[in-house]
Amino acid sequence: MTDILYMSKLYMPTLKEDPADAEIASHRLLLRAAMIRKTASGVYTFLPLGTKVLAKVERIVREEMDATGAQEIMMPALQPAELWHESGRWDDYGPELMRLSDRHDHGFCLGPTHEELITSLIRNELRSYKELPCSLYQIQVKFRDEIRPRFGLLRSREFIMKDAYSFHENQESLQETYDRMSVAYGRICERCGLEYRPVEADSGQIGGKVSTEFMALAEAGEAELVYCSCGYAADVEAGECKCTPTMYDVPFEKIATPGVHTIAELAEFLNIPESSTVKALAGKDEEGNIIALFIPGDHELNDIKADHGIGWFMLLSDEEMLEAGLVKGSMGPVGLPEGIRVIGDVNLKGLSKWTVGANEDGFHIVGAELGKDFQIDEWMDLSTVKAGDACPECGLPLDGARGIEVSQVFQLGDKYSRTMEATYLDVNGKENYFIMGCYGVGVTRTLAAVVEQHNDEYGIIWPFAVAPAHVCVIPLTVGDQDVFPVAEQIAADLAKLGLEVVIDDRKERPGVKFADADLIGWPLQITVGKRGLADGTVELKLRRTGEKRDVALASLHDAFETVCANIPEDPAFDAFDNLFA
RNA sequence: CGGGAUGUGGCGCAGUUUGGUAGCGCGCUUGCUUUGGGAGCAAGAUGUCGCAGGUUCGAAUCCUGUCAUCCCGACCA
Repeated sequence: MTDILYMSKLYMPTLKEDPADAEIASHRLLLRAAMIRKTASGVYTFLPLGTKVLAKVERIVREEMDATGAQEIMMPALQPAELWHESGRWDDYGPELMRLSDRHDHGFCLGPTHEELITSLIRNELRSYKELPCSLYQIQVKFRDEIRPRFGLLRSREFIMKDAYSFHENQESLQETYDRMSVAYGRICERCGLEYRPVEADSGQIGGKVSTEFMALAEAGEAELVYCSCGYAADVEAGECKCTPTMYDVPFEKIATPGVHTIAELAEFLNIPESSTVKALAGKDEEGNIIALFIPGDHELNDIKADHGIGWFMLLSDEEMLEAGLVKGSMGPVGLPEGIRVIGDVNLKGLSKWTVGANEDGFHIVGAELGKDFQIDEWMDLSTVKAGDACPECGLPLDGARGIEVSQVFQLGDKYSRTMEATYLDVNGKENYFIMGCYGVGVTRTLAAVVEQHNDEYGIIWPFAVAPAHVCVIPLTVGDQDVFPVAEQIAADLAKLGLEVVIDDRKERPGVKFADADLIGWPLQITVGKRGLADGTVELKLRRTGEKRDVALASLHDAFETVCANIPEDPAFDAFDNLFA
């Protein structure tokens, strides 16, 4: 039996009005429902109710991690700079890394992630192939000095993350663990009641090649994804772009286009779709060599792809373009200055006539023939995929959506084991670098994503599995000797059945209690009032649907006994549904 | 970092244009009445108006600086 929570003793200062600086639903409602409070920009305190939810999410994460065979550990948030120098990330990570010094002027950082620590931990003591594979995880606070913290818990500077790391002899073993982790991550989303999609992802600053993100679908999400009915889905940062530019089939001609500098203006000027134009971009590689990129006019450059494809890539500033003899707004492949590396988007390979800039302000060229009027040195996938492009798997048009990246799995390979000299002895007694994987769940972000997906005009609608408590019993008149003891009895009875029960014993008016109950979002409310008791009933209200039902006091125990017996192992939502069937 | 905006009791805001020493709603405290969807009456408490300078007889209000917070953008051709 769990303890009954008395609301009169609970620190839960709910807010009647929307906080001025909260925009999106999760941020607004978590503040109003007394789950969190802001301490500084991107830094939050969890109040008792929020802490309860956090503990539930953590428990789900922990159970799923343990089920994969990973073992829980706890590493420090404070990390010595020397490990980050070893991996090279002290310089590579940039200003997002929270750096500090101790009194002896030794460098430290507050960990944004823990690859360096875990690698240094195991490199001398995980020595034999016989001990592999090995997976370790922790649930811990992370620090990232975000360029712009926003949206409450969705992008904060201090947050809770579950991070796991696995060590393997070979790719096959890594793949096996990676797959198992992916399954666990899907289950974590499901158990938290999240509608989500696993998507192909870029591995960003963590490194490695193969990566999958788990996106909670939400309009407030900062990530864009494309997906297909065949099951394919990708983050637009990583997704392959397959589109078919439409050819503007006219003879070669240089035409005056006064005042035309953007693709939109060019398309309008010629009265052709943007997909019939070719966009030109000027950049440079690490040595400063000038590169011209050409992509379909209706697409955007994907700088991550350019970076990967070229090795290192940066767009030129206006001054650099001038210096290189390039004309901003009128760049094209015909008559480019000598010595420029010319790369075309693969989707343009089949386009025989291009509509492009003429490398002269106020002029464009139509009908420029590929291979005749100009040459392209190399072809690369450079464009950012968007809705309507062809699915790389099945060819059907892709749909677009926005999402919150709640978790991500990576195959790191030997990136860290190599730079940090972490090796084991294989069956032949030969030293090898570990093959590594790493796996992160944004715990606080998951919590926010749940609220983002489950709320209405009255407040939060917690899924059963992560609710701060399952049932709220609301005695309408606390002082009344007929009403309150009945409510307490019901609460005790339900608690005995294993439900988490909170009783609103505050000396508040009914309206206040109902409003707070809806705002906080307990899955089920049981209202106990004189009116109902007069004919022996109490009112049950399912928060998710708003459905209300009077139930005879006498049959309450049996009804809940049935419910509790039928609660599925991982109930996201439907635990109380059959009370209303 | 660029652009926009805001800092006034715990919360939400007005007052700033046109300087005269701070106000409203909610919340809080006490009492009485009320009690099935954010009660009524009465009496109270709480603010060096973000901070620091300056102008002025006098500054929440004008000027300068600074800090904090929020929104938009930060790979565009």
